[in-house]
Amino acid sequence: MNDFSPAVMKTLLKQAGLRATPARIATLTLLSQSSKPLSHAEVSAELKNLGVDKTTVYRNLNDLVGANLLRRAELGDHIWRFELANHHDEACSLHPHFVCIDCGDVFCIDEKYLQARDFQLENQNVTVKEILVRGHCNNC
Amino acid sequence: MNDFSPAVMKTLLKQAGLRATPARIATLTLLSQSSKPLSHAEVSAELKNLGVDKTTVYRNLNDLVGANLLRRAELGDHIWRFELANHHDEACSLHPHFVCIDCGDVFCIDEKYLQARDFQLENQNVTVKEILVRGHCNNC
DNA sequence: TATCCAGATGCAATTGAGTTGCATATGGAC
DNA sequence: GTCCATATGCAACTCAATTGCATCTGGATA
Repeated sequence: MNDFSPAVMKTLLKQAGLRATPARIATLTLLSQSSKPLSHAEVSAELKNLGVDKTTVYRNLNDLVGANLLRRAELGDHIWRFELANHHDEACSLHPHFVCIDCGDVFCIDEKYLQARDFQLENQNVTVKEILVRGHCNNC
Repeated sequence: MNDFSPAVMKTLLKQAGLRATPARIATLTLLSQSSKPLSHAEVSAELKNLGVDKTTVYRNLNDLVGANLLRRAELGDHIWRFELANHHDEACSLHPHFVCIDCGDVFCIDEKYLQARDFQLENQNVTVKEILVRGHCNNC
């Protein structure tokens, strides 16, 4: 992951219309230094030292997802995990993504493998916004 | 989905080494008649009429998954959903699911629209466990 | 730099999916 | 029909996640 300075975090937060509080800067810093997505509980445990309440962590994680600074991933064990949202992803939001159930790594899938077009469902068109494939990657 | 008779359900259960109890037969029958995967809560609500406790439903659904009679799907909303695992055609048991972003409704997608087979990623094979399509359904 | 308030936080209580313990009931092998 | 391993019902419990509310504070403004 990318390792940003607190100053950069502060700027990112303000650009998103959120206050740059110590809890939020610490959350972003922690996730920027992690090699894998972290759960609510894991982030809470880390920020407890700083006196940050777990409710605040929950709310901040959700707010940061809403501001597109974080991405929320479900890896198959019914625990939300959070990671920095790569802005690179926005440009490629239309093609399918692969999420590894084990390590949480996300890969882009070439469209030649899976068409991301709208299709019919019960004789009616539906609008496709995201195609997600979950499974085990080769490192796991 | 396939609509099996109670007698067939009974045979399937016995073959799996499980007792053919009314609750289990009712569970399989319900899922065989559903066009989409159902949650614990939805199955419980249906079987309540028969006097089946929700704990029993939970345990049976999990046992039936263990016996490969059902498949458990996590569709991104932290609710397990269950559907018949089609033994006769392994290749067609891993079909994609559609989840409506607005109403949360879930549909099964015919494989002719989206192939759910393993594929290559960065020149290596990955194992596909779930294919999930998100978008807006026609009612929303 | 002091003031002020919408937005952020801490704490406690609550929700809801899913699990576990245990006493009782029953499927099905004999 | 008898018997017992398995299945069930009921209650209590776990744990992720949310909500309500009083208090605090970042940062815009004067």
